[in-house]
Formats: sequence, C-alpha cells, structure tokens
Amino acid sequence: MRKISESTIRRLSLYLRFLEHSLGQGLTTISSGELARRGGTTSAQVRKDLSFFGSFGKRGLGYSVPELTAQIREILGLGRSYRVVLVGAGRMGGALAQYEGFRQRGFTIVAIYDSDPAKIGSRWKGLVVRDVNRLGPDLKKEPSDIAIVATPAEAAQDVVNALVHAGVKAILNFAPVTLDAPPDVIVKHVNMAAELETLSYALASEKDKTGVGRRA
Amino acid sequence: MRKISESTIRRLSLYLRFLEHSLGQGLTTISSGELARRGGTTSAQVRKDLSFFGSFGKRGLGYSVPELTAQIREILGLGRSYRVVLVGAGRMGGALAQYEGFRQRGFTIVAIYDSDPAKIGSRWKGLVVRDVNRLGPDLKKEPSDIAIVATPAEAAQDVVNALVHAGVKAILNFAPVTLDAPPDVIVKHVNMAAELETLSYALASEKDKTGVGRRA
DNA sequence: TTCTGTGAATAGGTTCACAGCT
DNA sequence: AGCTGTGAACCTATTCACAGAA
Repeated sequence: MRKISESTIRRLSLYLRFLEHSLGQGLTTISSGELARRGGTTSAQVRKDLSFFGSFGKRGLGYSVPELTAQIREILGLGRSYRVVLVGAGRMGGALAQYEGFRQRGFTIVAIYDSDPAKIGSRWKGLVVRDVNRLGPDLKKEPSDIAIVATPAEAAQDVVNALVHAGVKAILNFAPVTLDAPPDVIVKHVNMAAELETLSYALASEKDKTGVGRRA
Repeated sequence: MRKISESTIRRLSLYLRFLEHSLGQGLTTISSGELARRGGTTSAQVRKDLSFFGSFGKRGLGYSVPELTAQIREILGLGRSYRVVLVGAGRMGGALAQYEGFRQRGFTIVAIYDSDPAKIGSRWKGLVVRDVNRLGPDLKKEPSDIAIVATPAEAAQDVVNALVHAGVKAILNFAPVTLDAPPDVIVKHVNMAAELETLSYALASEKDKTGVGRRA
C-alpha cells in the first residue's frame, strides 16, 4: 500500500471522533462537507483522505455513518484492543492512566511502573505501581505492543532500551528528550512545552505587525 | 515577515531545548549538524529553519550557543513571561498545573478554574481552585494572553466563549472537541487519543506487509 | 441535482549543492 | 578545510475542477 501521510491519519482520527458522535445521535448518513466542517478542513480533503483507502461513499448521497465508522476504525487498527504499559507514575502518568479517551478507543493500561520506592506498591485506580526493574520479566510473560513513557528526561532512554529489548513496538513519549530506538520501533513524541511555544510565537509575531492591528 | 510553517516553529522549540542543555554543559559553539542529530533532522533543515529569521552563525565555525539560545528564545516569543489560566481541575488539569516544563519556559499558571463545587476552594500547589463563573471578572482585573482548557468535551465551547469574550488571545485545548473561535484567537488542539492512534495505525499497517518482515 | 472519487494543477516544505566567509 | 546561508530542484500535500453514480 502507498505511504500515507501522518496528517491524513490524524484527520481520520478526527473524523472518527465526529462519526462516533453522529452515530450516537442516530444519524445514518453524512457528507464530506459536514465531516470537513467539524474536522476543520475542506470536503475535498476529506474525500482525498478516504480515497487512499477505498471508496466508502455513495455519489449524490454521502457516507453511511455506521459503515464509515467501522471502516475508519479498521484503517486505524482499532479493530482490536491494545495492552499498554505506562512507565512513570508522576503527575502526568497519573493523568494518562485515568484518561478515559484511551480506554474508549481500545487502549487499556495494563500496568504502571516507577523507580521510586515510595510509589512502588501504591494502588492507582485498580493497578498497583510496580518496580520498573520488573518491566522486562513482566513483558516477557505478558507482552504489550505499546508503551507510554512519562518519566523524567534522565530516565527515559534507559526505559526505552528496556522496552525495546522486551519487544515493545510502539512508544508514546512524554519525556522532554529525543530518544534513540531501532527503526522498527515507532517512537512518537508529545511535547507540551512546544505546543505552548507555538502559541507564544503566534502571539509574538502578531504583535510584530506594528500598526496593522484591528484597532488602528 | 514571510509566513513560517508550524513545523519550523516546532523544530526551533526542539533546537532550543538542546541548546539550553548544551549551555548548561558550558559548550560555546555548535554546528547545524549537531543540532540536527539531536533534533532528528538534517543540517540543511536546521540552517533553513534559522535562515527564515536571520543569519546567526559563523561560516566555518558554527553557532554561538548562548547567542543562538537567546535568538531562538526571542523568535519564539519567550523573551517575556506569560500568565496562563487553566480551566478544568481534573486529572489532566492537575498534571498540567504542576508541569515543570511550562514554568521553565516562562509560562506561569496564575489561576485554576472548575465548575464542580466539590473542587472549588481546594488548594492545588499554592493555587485555590476558583469558580469558573469568576473567569470573566477575574480576567478583566488581571488579563491573560493564554488559557489552557482541560474540561470535559461538553463544557469546552462555553469556556472558550467566555475566554474569548474576556480577551484571551491563545488557547491550548485538551478537550476532545473541535472548538469555534474568532480568527484572531489562536486555538491549538492536543489530542492524546490521536497520538496513540497514529501508533496503532502504524502497527496495523506494518502487519499488513505480510511476509515482508525481518524474520522471513 | 447532489455529492463522491480522482486526475491535474497548485502550493508548500524539504533536500541538494555550491558560493562565500572564517 | 570547515561550516553557514540560500537559490534551485525535488518531493509531498492540498486544492481545484469535473466526470460519473445515485
């Protein structure tokens, strides 16, 4: 299959969110224009995105909501559920562990790890925080495809090494460091500070347009 | 000034992170190649990114670490500090309120709001959770440029309306909904589920390459 | 007529390659 | 020689525009 851009995948995820909403409201049919409006794009973009994977609509009519929902779920690999291990039982780890959006999409946090003896053994929403040293052995017994790393920067690379060694194939990283991993392991970075910085950049460059503001 | 792509801004943020690290280690000079290695790009990309804003390097030598650090800070609008209000005192709000990365870059959470009477009045790392109804009046007294929305989906649009009305110019949204705002207000979405879904997509499409795996 | 599906055109972002300082 | 700065070439993504099915 032809290589699909990440932007397309992200948009599919957005369409899916809106489709599920529409499904809940009992809508049976939806147009690319409607999907575009809620996804912040254009109808052509929606149709192009979908066309990479097949022809799911009916000309003159639009898309069947239940069908398209199922199709996008399948495309995104959400046809099955995923066991996810979470490393780092700090504030961010805690928020992620309880984030409902994950479970709703079939991502189940099956274990939480930390290196802090004060945290190990404590209970978190039904899960006991385990010693990070058990990561390898545990994964050998019960493999996971996906891991979330929410440790401090210093610890992250060691954790990733352990995860890779234990056969984890995809990692979502919240630690503020660039991580090395073999090419067959997918590492995705989430960088909160960078998100805020795109805002401060936008604010700052707005202000640079001296005298071009709305208020004269 | 010419329009700069968001990818460039994100990369600048990454370069800055590494520059600050290098600065702490007492390095005085750095090449585009080195920055590229740590930022996961190419040296040409680094030079191009910087060239949109000026000529900061010395040919044959590289970039002065302290100078380039200062320049990128300035470009990203980090020359000043920002007052940030946070709406939504749930798990995610809690994690964000305490996230050190924000403060380090000059983003200070000055107030937290929620609508849950059980949460209002409780103290969070020195900040008392306030009633979301006070958002407007409070911002009139003490304006903020940036807000973080970490409420449930249903509440988010109302909160955004209040923020816009109170003059907030940039919003970082963690709620799983697309939000409407006037064009002079910048809204950035962070979609955790979508991040995980790019991973599940990658895992699923890997597997589709039947028989093309490393193990024959 | 309405709305999809898709080649063709356009715009945008990345990489190349080399001239020019140090 | 080493490394930056940048136009030109290349590649990728988005938008256009229209043929074709319902």
